[in-house]
Amino acid sequence: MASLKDVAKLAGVSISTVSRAINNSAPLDAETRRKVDAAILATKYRPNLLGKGLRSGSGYLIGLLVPEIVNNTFSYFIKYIDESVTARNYTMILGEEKNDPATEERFINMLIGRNVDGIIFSRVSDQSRAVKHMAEIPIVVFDRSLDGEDIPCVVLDNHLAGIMAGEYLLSLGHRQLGCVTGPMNIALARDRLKGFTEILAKNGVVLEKCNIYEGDFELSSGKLAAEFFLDKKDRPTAIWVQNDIMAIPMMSWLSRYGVRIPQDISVMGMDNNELCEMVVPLLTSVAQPIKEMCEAAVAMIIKQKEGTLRKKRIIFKPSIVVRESTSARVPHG
Amino acid sequence: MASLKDVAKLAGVSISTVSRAINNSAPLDAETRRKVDAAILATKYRPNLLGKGLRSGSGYLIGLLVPEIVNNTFSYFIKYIDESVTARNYTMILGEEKNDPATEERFINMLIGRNVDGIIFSRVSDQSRAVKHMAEIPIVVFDRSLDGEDIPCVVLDNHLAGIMAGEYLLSLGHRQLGCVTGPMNIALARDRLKGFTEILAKNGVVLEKCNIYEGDFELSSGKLAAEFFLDKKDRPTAIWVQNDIMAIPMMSWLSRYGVRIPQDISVMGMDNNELCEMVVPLLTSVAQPIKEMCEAAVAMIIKQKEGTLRKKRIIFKPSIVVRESTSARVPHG
DNA sequence: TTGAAAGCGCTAACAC
DNA sequence: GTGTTAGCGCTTTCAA
Repeated sequence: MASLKDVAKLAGVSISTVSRAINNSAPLDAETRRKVDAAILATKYRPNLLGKGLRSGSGYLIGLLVPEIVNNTFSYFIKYIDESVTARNYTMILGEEKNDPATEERFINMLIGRNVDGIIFSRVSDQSRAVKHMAEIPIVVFDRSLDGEDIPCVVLDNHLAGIMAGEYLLSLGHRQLGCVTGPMNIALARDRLKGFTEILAKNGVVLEKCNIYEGDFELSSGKLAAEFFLDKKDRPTAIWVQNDIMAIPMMSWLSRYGVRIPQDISVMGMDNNELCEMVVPLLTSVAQPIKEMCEAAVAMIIKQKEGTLRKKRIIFKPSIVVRESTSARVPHG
Repeated sequence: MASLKDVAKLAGVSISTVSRAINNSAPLDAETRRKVDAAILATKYRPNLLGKGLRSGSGYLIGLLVPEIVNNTFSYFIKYIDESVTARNYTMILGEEKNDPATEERFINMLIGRNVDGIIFSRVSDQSRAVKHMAEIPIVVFDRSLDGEDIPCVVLDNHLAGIMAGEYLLSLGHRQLGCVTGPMNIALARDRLKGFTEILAKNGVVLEKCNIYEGDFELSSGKLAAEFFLDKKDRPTAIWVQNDIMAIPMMSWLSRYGVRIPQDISVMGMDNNELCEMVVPLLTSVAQPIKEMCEAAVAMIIKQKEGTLRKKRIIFKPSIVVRESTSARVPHG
């Protein structure tokens, strides 16, 4: 590997001149620049990021912690955050939380040891203590708000998502509603349910406790939720499932037992997962602007590093994508 | 951040003594060790991986290049390779190929600039030229074999996968068979088809050209494949789909148009994706030992670094997981 | 406009 | 068993 030294020797200048040429950090004689450029090409010079990072105190690194790697939603976080990080000439380092504080701590220590420039904590669990005492480096909490904390975060307005889902199902004439939620110890699941319940109440509709099933945002919850509703004599005519990953197997399982969707039960999901277009019937879903949210999170890290961060909390709005799994309520006859 | 210097000062010893204590690289007086340990705790010392990497020439880094991040199969590669890399005290850096040679090259240059210890190229496209001239650092080609090249690789016996799928469907009495393949410019898709075709031929069954649909391993191919078969008057009684991600929407789409699975058509997938357990009917699939394959790939990188690599090509065997989407052929009548 | 030199944190060769 | 020192590749201050 060629180093600045090699380039400098070949170009007949000092290493500081080469450094300046590469970083445009000082005016340079045109002829000198030409010689340096030629030498860089000839030696196939590639900057050593370790030397650079050691000297500058910045490893040109941004860490991303996700609860799980194998999960369609988090895959999108990983993809878009990586794209945004790479576009800014930084490198993303991925870590999986696995609900294990020790794993999380090792990951953070490793990042700090690499002079990381900031860490994005996506959907961290409430127990994550790491987030709270890390004044040293810029952090952003992603897709999860920490009430009362003064930590920068990027979130969806999940309360509004619940309202929009409720409003839409009400507009179709449904009055007997059900909901499959995420884990109640996760704030975004509580917020979604709160918005959903409130808009129903405002319209004189009660969301019965017995029509709420608490899932875990994973595939297997969909099957269990279907069994939960199949066991009832008096089923809701429409169910909002707080993510598509649970909604899809729930639909399969309901139809396995003769429930027609949407004729018997309308099903609405959330996330606007690409699978929505691949199942029968096509799944109506609440969409999040994930790409924009990811870019905002990366931008917040950079701004903190530069000391130019103004808004500490960025809130995005959901939208609804109507497909085939929801329809107007058919009155019991 | 505390450095070796800080620890040394507090413990009243030299920095090399501290270094030796941390790395156990030389015998140490018990009393000295005690003092150093206490100082490490007191200063909250964390090793700086940039200093270490710069000095030692090893960044304690392993790169992983995947074609796509949002893809269930590759998510497993990412997860298991990360686990294996982390367990060995290295850090994984993830890159997305996107079928773009320039992106690939930037990724590789960045890794080299960080003194990477090796790169795992998973399922790289045939065009990837990067793989071919990288004698400088250890590499492993994962889930893809490069014929005639002398590059270390970890692969599934995809030819055998085709044979096993064919044997299984034949054993159920099917004689009119179909296949949905991956892109024919990807060797593993060709190998699977070759094995499938050969075992049928060996049993006196011809796989008709008109019953082969070339997909792209993505969700949307499943829908298109279903339409392809629906358009036929004389449909196969069993179809092997070369991955589950295509098989699942294909099943949905076939059933949408009244085709019963498995009564009318048996469907068999590949990858043993967790979705197999979440769809109706449960999907029969060819399974790959992905975790073991990932561990083998990481081990191969380390062995190359240590100069102890013996076997250059590790081949894993698939297995079959029978579920509900396949059944004995019902004779026409 | 350019060069010399210090130092980021670490390891290892050498000396004692 | 321990300390001194050089140097990995880079940026940046200071001088010229």
